[in-house]
Amino acid sequence: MDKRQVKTRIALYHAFGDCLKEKDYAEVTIEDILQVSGVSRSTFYAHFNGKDDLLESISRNIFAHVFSHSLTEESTHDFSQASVFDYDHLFTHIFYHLRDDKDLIQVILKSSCRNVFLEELRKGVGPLTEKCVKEGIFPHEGIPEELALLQIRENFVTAFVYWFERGCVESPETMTSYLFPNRD
Amino acid sequence: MDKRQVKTRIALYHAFGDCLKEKDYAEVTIEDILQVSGVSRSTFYAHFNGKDDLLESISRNIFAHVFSHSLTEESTHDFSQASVFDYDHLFTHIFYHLRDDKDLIQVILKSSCRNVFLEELRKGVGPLTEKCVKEGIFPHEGIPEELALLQIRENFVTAFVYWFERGCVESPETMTSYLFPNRD
DNA sequence: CAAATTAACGAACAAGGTGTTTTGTATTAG
DNA sequence: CTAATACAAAACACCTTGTTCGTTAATTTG
Repeated sequence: MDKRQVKTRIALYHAFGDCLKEKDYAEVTIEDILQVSGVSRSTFYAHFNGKDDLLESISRNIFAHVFSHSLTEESTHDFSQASVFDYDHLFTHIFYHLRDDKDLIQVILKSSCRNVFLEELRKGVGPLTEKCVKEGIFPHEGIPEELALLQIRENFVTAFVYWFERGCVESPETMTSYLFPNRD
Repeated sequence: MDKRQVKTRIALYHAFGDCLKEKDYAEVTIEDILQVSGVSRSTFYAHFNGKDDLLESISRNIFAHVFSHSLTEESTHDFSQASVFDYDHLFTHIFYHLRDDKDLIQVILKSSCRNVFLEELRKGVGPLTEKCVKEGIFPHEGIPEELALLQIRENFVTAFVYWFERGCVESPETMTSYLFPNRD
């Protein structure tokens, strides 16, 4: 990829975060982002279709590395005998990586674009939690599997929000233990 | 309240739903709502501060009746000996009432304003699920109560979304059973 | 290294939505 | 009945958006 493109994208990503520290997402205009980033209007629209598109790109960028890495671990590892401990390590690993973007994640969670961001998180973690449910890591007697899938995924999202809104005081290991409260 | 005000609000509420059937929330303009409702621009701004304000008003309106009613039941009932069965009846009652607004809820859940709407649901059901947790209806060993509060509430929201996105095929009684899967 | 490709800039532009104001009319509440 | 109040209609300035085009600068390719 062209170095200039990378530079432009990074400038826009940073400017987006900086603007979000000043005012809510709904109040931030593309004008603001252009001024802070120093990118011209025409260049912006050469990269993104608008403010929402930029937001989605940033969100995807945050989660892409974390969960793509977790998927490669899955494929190299033999999960035919998967136990709760394998997923334990995996989720702990994920929490560690997420914490690297602590500052950006925190300002996003405070803003009104929070839910668009969380939707990307669901897309990222969805396949993983689904795998857990299918392998019986999470017991769910009495409710349809389809509903269980949604609830387990949402439990992760809720734990994620809980963690960052309180400054990530718990360790990644502790956060993982919250996901498997019934473990021996 | 002045009859004219009630008429105006109802017209705007209906127009909002109708517009949402045509296109996504983000694409719906105040212009559209005015045209469909027949309400004038100046009157609209006499009632609401903008599109988002109208949305929040509609959302609150949907949940206000349901949960205010559930609160009065709580206050008249002696819950010092609360059992899971009391809440069973209460939640079933809530599901019945929610189903009355099935059509509107379904179009809202399909649109991008879905999360603003769900936020109002959380405000409505929050006190109730909190009460359940405090009274030990939902066991939550191994995780902080603060996190358990969020997760139990989110379990309800997830069940709610699950139900409406699939056309409310389950009975309210069945949906309630999904909230208390570990009951005898 | 040189040429060709590609990206960024900056200015200008039309289009469309927003929120406000004013004046006249009609309905409602007391 | 009368006063208060809600509504309609139209006009308005303002701002943001998204697009276009000619020029300049950087990078990639051979």
